[in-house]
Amino acid sequence: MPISLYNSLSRRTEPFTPLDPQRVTVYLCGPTVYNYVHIGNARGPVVFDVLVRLLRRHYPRVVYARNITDVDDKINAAAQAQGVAIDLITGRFAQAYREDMAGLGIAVPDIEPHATAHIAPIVAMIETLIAGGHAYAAEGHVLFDVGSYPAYGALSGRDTEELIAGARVEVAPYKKNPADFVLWKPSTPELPGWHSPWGIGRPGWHIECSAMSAAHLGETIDIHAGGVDLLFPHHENEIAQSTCAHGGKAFARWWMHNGMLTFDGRKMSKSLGNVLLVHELLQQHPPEALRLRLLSGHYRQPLDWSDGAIAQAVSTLDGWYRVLRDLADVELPAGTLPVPETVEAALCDDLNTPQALAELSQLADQARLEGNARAKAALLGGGALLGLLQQEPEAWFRRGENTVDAARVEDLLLQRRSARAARDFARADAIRDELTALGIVIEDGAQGTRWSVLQR
RNA sequence: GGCCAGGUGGCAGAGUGGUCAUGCAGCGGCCUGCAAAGCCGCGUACGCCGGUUCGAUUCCGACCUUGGCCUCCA
Repeated sequence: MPISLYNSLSRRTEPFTPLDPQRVTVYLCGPTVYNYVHIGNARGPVVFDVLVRLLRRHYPRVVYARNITDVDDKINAAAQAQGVAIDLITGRFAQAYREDMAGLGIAVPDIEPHATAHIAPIVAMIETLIAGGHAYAAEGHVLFDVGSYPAYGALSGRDTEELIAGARVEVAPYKKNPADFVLWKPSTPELPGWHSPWGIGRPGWHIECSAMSAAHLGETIDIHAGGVDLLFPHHENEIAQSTCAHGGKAFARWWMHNGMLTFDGRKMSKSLGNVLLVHELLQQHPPEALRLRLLSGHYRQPLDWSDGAIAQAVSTLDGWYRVLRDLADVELPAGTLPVPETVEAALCDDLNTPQALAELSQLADQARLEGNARAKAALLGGGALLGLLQQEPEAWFRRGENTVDAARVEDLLLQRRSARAARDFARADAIRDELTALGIVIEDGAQGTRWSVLQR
């Protein structure tokens, strides 16, 4: 089944064809590690995790890189504010990031390059740009010369003159052109710095991604992904740097951008202060519900975050896991799980995850109705492609069980069973009320009574 | 001001020139000691105004409106 993906560069959905089907390359702009990430930051990683899962089904080898930016002025500021070493900050939050992403069911990328481990290729790339007349040194800085690259602005649909006219920032006096951006900047002794032909300094943000992408994936990659807020200037600058440093070779063949997560109707961002940290949400809600919510809208659309939306996701998962729990004794066929065509077709259509989830609901209905191994495997296989439904149903229903005295629950259920057998329904209902007070929900079924921990 | 996306039933959210999204919630019925779950059934949704068309939520134009980018940002 062919994959079609919307390409921000051409502004249309195109059949996806990798440069080398034996090695499909994907790069996602990762976090700057100076704090915990918020749930908006997790949308791209979740969405493109699904993309990579899909690609892996179609191609024997997919190399997926998601970087860690561990040199940045915000990191420096955080370290100074907290009075600790910079690498303490970056180490701590890079680890927190990995944990948060794992919590959301995101597979570990093949490569997780760190900017500070790529200073040599960054410097080399800057030297190449200077040699090619695309960059210049000025007052300890090295700047990219936007005027040297006529195609600048192709991705974001802007032209250089427009950028100058619309510039809202103060222009540094050493810039030839107001749109020129920093490749390298000087460091003072208390700031992180590396030796370079332009003195001790540190790289600018944009050049890191260009250099790391080239170092691990090659000069031309298949897909470069990130949030739409990075489209300009970050991705525009990456294109300029990489194209100019690689003799005009295309940098990324597909550019994919996920829409913003909104909260209170506005983009969730640290500068607006309306953020919800993944770290905390993972404590407050079933992680899988967070993932489901992030996949419940099309990745290019804005998605609003709210408690109600999370509650809906929890209810949906309740229904699906209920089906799987009822089929707990149905043996799966041997081998890998089949992926239902309907789910795959939805994802092949520019990663239409809402459609894929609708199909998953159909599969759940079928599994409930048919109750056989084939239907169960289809539901699980469809879920697997989306990174959902992979835990034991009992684990889903009894999450948070450590706060519950399971032995006491079982004891009460036994008492209730006796009461019901004696047709003492008043007593039985009293016991159920007692269980409800303990946060336990019960269901009488043909096979006996089940219990679940009440939804958080 | 420039560039770019949206406005779909109570909520979430796809999609399409002409019988159906889907989910959550709700309502009625069946089932159940009662619940829950399940099953059956139920909702005159597509911002506004024009245009094209036999027919538009879907195409075109204007308008209103929300948001994103133009500055660090996923």
